[in-house]
Amino acid sequence: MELSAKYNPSEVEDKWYAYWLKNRCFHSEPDSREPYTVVIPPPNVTGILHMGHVLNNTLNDVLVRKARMDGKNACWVPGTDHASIATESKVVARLKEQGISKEDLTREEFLKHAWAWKEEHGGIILQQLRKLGASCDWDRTRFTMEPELTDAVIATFCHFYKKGMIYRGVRMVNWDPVALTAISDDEVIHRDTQSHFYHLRYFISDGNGNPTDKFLVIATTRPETIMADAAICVNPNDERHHWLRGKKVLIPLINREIPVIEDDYVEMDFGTGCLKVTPAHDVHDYEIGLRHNLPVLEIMDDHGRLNEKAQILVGEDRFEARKKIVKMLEEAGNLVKIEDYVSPVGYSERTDAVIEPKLSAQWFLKMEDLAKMALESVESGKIKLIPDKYRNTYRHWMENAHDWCISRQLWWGQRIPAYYLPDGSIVVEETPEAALKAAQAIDPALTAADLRQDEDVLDTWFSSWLWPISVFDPKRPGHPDHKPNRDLAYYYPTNDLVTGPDIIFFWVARMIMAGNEFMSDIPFRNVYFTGIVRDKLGRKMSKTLGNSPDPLVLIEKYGADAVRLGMLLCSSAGNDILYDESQVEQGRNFCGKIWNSWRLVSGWRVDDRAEQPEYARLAVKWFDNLLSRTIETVEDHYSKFRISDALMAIYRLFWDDYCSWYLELVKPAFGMAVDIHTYDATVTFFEKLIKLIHPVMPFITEELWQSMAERQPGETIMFERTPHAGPYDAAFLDGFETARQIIVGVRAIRSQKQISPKDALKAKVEGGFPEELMPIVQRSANISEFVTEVGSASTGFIVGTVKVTVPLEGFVNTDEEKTKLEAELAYQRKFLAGVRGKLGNANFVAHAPEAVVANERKKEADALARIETLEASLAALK
RNA sequence: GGGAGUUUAGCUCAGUUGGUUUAGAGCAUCUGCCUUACAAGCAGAGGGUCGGCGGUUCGACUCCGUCAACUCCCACCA
Repeated sequence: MELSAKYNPSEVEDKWYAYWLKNRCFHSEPDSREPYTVVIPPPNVTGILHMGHVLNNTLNDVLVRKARMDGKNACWVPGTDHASIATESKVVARLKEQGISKEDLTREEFLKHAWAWKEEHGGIILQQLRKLGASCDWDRTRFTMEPELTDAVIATFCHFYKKGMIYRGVRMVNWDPVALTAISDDEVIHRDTQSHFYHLRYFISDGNGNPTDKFLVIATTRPETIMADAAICVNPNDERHHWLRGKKVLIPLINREIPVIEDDYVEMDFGTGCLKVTPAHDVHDYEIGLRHNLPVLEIMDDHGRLNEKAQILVGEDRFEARKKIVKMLEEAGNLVKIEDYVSPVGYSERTDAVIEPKLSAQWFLKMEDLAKMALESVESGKIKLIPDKYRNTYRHWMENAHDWCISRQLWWGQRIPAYYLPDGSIVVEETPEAALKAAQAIDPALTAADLRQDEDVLDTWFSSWLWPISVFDPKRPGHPDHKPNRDLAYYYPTNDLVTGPDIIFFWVARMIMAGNEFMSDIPFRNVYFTGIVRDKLGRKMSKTLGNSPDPLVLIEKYGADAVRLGMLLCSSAGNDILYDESQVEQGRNFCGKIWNSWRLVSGWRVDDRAEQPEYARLAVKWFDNLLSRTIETVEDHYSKFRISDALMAIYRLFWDDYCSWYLELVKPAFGMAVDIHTYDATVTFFEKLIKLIHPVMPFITEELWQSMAERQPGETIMFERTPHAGPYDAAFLDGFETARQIIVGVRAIRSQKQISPKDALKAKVEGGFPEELMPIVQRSANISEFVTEVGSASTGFIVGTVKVTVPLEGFVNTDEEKTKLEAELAYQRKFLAGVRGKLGNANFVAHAPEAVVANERKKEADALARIETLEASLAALK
């Protein structure tokens, strides 16, 4: 088959992906083979492909395709995540564009809009993954909010509730006043923010609610919350404030009387040493309030506006209120001074709103036991984290795990299956019917209308932590007694998980917990953490910076194989990767190299009666050995998840060894035919090479594999076996390496002395060089003959124990040449002195391993030989 | 403030229990080549006192201490 002059990725890629789909090449069913299972980290259902996905899914696909070619039953389960906060906020934003406010809709109406949005935009990302070549089993595509998986989530909640591990508590939560939901600690980003420190004067009460002329000064960044103050707190050891004991002070502007209390929490040297305690609006103040039985007065509504309990500035937004109250305080004479102050402020990860600490009734899952077991799974080595350094991070997190706030004040998600009875008691059941039955056990007169289901939905991670189980058997989570179905029994536990370190606690740790709870087994054996993709200046990719390339545009421009290779080239595990388009260019160039090398070989005219030249026989022998040795190296790299190293070994084997050396050695002269033995070997090598490359570059390798021979319909390189590493002759490879260096050396001399490549040289090679490799040197270095005597003007070099001398009669000699040789001679003498110093050290000879000492002696001999050659060359120049 | 990590060529990184390395690779740079597979290429070359200082050792990129810079995570002082 004739190849086009240039490789055209876009044609090839669509063709072969369609072919793979048509032949169901990605589909897996349990059988007698060993399974290799991975589940995709489910992207947001409404998300679009970004560079992070490209990195992650390329790595995943390489592992899956490699396993498939190793003869395993590979199954990669794809799917998407409903991502409650992200998706809901997108839907709300779109409704807003249409002039619809979420608050005007009923829950059912809103969900109808949300599902419509999901149908419209959902799964785009899965289509985009196909462009990348992802070999997911699309028949198994799952969605975390599909009915079966929703049932699994509900059952899980009931399971933990009945086990007593879920409780409802009033807690200070991080309230997002824009998204109108509580978010977890981990979703809050603290940023240093320029603000002010307001020093406020609180007058001491005379006991009847009237101010005296005595006062204290507190410092606060949030003057708008003073109306919620419950006390002033000082450190009991702070003598400056002892006079305040038992006193009461008046809140400025509203003149409400509050006590002065003492607590160790207050630091004497910070601010004024007096702290206003506002239990409803600050986490620490809340805890102080608990210790001192202080009343909790909430003066802010869900939107962050002051409510009627504030008495003043009712209805004002918190930041507006701050500006206004400062003015009022100033006018009232309570403002002492304002300092500039930089303080850390919590922002919502999703909406970037300033987080408001807020008391709220939430559902919690106890973490203590779950975390202990999850820590064990990693500490014992049952689960390996790659790179290993994440074990420290993991341990630290697991030992300090807080209870998990699992409720979210949203509508998009799994609604909490808790039902409130008129008397305030709660029943938790998987279905409304079961809940009614349970309620009637308490009060037989109750009807369905009397039950009110909790309004909140569950945290998205509360569904994704079941992912490795529920994608195979959604009945199992929540029902540890349910017998695993065939898929779950066969595919679980999965083998590898590829994900980012940012969700080690959100997702990875929790999957381990769910695995322990519902399977009594780990969910995966290895977790491979990718780095974060950054631009070449080291900045995070972000929409606002505009530094994030669109992967689809890149694929269009360079081809999917090039994008995949470019991504992998710079991705050692766990390190952030600095993406640069030049890496993708490198990938494209490699595609071109592969393509052209086959154009060369496929265009050869074959003479099946010609003898195989000796140099070709040697070249074939060499590459065959080298291939085996490299495959061994590559396998070793893969086994340690050193994907970029494996890739680099293959890349260099193909480019440097196969193309630059092997093909150059065996390629016939223009117009000549190649003998059949060499041709067959060359084709076999090529086929093995593209099989090695296939996991990384699936499209071009499929195209070439299909075109190099007649293939049956449905046949694919995907199901070919990884080339096997046979035994190899290391000594022969070393010998060839020496030959290669001689050739390089002769070429260098030719280049330095400006001797045309067409002019054949004479040379003298002596030493431990295997004579049988002479034909290689002769052919490749264009050496006409090997002489026994060299003429008066000559130059040379040493490769290991081999000495090469090249006569230079007739070629230019200059003083420059002399200077160079003298410099080199001086260097070698200095080096020799160093080595001899070492060998003269009795301690070195006594303590160092024999091999090391032998190596030093070899260095000594080499240096001596080099000096000898240099001196001879120098003498010849004179 | 607490914890973890990083620091090796212009850039991105290897360097596997201290000695088979006169510290390697890819990219980039420079020089010479349009040589009939490939200029997205070929043939060469240059470039590093392995962050600083100190210690252990016959020997340190490797181990210890210390300092510095950067990154991430956790907590956060009203």
